[in-house]
Amino acid sequence: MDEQTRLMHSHSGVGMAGHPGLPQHMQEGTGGTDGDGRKQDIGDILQQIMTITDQSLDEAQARKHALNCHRMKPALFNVLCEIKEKTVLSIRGAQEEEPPDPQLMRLDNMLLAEGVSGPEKGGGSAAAAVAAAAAASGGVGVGAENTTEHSDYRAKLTQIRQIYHTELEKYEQACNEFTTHVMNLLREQSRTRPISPKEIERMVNIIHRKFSSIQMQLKQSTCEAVMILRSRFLDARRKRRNFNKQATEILNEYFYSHLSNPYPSEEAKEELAKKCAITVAQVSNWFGNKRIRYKKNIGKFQEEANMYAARTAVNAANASSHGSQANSPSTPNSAGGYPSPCYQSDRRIQ
DNA sequence: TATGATGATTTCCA
DNA sequence: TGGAAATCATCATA
Repeated sequence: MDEQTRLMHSHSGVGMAGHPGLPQHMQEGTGGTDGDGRKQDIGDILQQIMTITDQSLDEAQARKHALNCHRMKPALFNVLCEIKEKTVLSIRGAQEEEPPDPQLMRLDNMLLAEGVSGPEKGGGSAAAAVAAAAAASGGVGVGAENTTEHSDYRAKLTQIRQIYHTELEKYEQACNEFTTHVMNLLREQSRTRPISPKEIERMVNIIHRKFSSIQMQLKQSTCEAVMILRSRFLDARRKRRNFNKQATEILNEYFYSHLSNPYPSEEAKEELAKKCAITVAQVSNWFGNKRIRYKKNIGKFQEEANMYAARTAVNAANASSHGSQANSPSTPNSAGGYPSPCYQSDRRIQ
């Protein structure tokens, strides 16, 4: 007697009719000779499954093989798959319906806005902000420097972008490889235990979620890197550069030549800003700083004041002999000459 | 590396 | 709202 026949005819007596876990269609049509035969088959299989762990390895392997070849096996597997889907999987399935993670959405949005993820758009909003900051600060000789810094920023952002995409690709590749591996494994196993396609799908989803959480960490660290880069390049104080010598001379010249009233009008500020290649705001800052520092320590600035007074006197003499005018920007309040190099404000500074 | 110089920012006031 | 004053942060130099 071959193994299958022996299996089919041994262990009789374990019926499936009325089995609580068995679907109705499997319980119907069990009457009659054919039905009795089926009942006995299923009983045999279940009995063998129950006792398979008590047997030796070789015997168990032989029985496993016999079970695999059993004509009722596909039907029984289908039933078991159905039961699994109706119980365990349906419960888990209900739990797995999760809304999109808001943190992940934030990270995705930020990476998109910064131009790290999505189509390359030349550095994103931060790059634009850096460019704007560069344009706003633009001192003498600083313009080129800002351009360099801007390109530095873009280069570093591109570097971050490349690292991000490389890592992302690696994760996706690993995820796909692992998913394929698990799917093959499950398909292989589905020959020896009931595994439904839904179960495989669920397993794939679990793997994808695990890899998504790793991806989220990658996104988080990328965002942090971008934020650090951004703060480094956007912090104006960090970017502070001294004005060049020529610009400082022009500003000092104006300051000491209008020492009695060192408050340039808007027009004068604009002119000075133009001459020094800095912004009007920077001119205002400079005069604000200069006034307060001069006032605090007139003695210290005495020498500087005398020097500028002498220099401008020479310029004025040259100008008058050539019939031209002094080149310092004029203001409605301009004294037009050099007051004594001490602070004689007729306005707000006392 | 300490220190002074200096450009920028913030807060308050008239 | 512009300016004074205080403060911060970085630069430059000894």
